[in-house]
Amino acid sequence: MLHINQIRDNSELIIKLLSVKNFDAQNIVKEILLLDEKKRSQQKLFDDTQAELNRISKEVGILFKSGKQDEAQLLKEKTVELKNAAKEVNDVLSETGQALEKLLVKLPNIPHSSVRGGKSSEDNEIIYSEGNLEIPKGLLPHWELCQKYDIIDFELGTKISGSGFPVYKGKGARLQRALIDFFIDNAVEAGYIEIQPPIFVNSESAFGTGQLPDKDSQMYYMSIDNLYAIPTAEVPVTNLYRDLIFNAQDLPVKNVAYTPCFRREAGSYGKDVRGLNRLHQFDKVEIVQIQLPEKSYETLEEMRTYVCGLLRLLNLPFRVLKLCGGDISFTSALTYDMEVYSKGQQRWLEVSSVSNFETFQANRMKIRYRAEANKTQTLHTLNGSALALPRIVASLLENNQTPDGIIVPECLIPYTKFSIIN
RNA sequence: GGAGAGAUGGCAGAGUGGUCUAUUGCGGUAGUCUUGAAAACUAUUGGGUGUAACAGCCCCGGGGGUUCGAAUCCCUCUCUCUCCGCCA
Repeated sequence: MLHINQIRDNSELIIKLLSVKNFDAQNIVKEILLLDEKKRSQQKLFDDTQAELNRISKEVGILFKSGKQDEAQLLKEKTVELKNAAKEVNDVLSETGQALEKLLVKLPNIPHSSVRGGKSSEDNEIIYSEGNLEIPKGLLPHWELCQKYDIIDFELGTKISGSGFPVYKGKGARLQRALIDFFIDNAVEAGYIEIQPPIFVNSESAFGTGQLPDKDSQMYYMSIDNLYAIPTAEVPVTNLYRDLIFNAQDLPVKNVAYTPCFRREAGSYGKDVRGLNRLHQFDKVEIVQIQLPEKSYETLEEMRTYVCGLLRLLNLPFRVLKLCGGDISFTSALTYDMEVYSKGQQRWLEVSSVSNFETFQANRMKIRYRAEANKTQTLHTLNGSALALPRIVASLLENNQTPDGIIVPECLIPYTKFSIIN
């Protein structure tokens, strides 16, 4: 979330920038500023009352010690009124604080100044593309290929769990494992430290990265233990650094993690979600960085380049989109989406999303570093998929299909130990 | 799941109702000494809020209570450790 000081100092600018995200912040910012002022004056009043109480209590102690019981008794009576006053002010104060907090978490992150306006994904800017888009005749969509070669069974998954929980079999299962290994190995080579985090998290963690409040309906929730199934490894991995104060020389933090991801995807349906296109459970390798504010955009570009490199190795036609204000997420300041072209369906599939959250998550999580003069300063968090498996698998199957079977890309053969699925 | 013990600053560890604005040690930082380093010595060293800067206020696992006054007493939750049970 945005820090109250940011809003206090730049309210007009924030309102203007949030309009790029099609968010009308006019009223909410006005209300926040009012509440902030109210809170601060109440805080001052409480502090002063408390200071007086502290002073008197100390005096009472001294009087008791020196045997002046009567004087102490007299002073004690004086505090009753003050105490009641303090309690009253404190109640009001915490009410104001809660109201303020409630509004603060409603404000989306400010988009980077280069982010253009726009209503929806239609308005995203294609900033790069490469690869062969020629479509041979008679290509099958991946769900038919999965059935043909018996590598992913959607109906069996429905029997066990429900729709959106596929069962991978034989070479299909092996391909999953190969991709995960391939992605992790590449990331480790690029300097990312591998992490295996928990896949269920508590509500503090879900709040830290911005899934809570409001987006709880997108997560699977186990009420008996009050835990959420993670929608992405971003949640546990970024939260590893919650409440930490770094030294500048220990930055950036670079982590990579493979986890299964769970998304309820409430409300989605139709042909767009067919096959592997959208699942309740899927595998993803995620890269996370924590970086100094002045270097975070450099890092974002580095991460984007890294992800493009993976797609190039897999020999998939892809393009890079810079998201417009209307499509960028609540928590992000700048996001690039990578899409691969899946020839059997003849459509682009999003396989990675790389974002800079600036201080938005770090404010919530209190991820800081010690800057000049020992002052603590909030860091920037970034993450990206590198990569999400199902749609990569979909396009690999569709794009590499031949009459003889599906050709495995060169770079994966050491991992799959086979070169064709037939 | 049962029984017991515990949670204090980066770490170790005192403090069980009144200058605690939390003893001490280690570690960190700066300085003295040294060609340099080590050692020794000296000083300094938590987070937040607030202020022009001070001051003030809050934080001894979280929340609540008792009291003029709580790290200290009470309630509650969470977590950790020990023993027993169960177990991949």
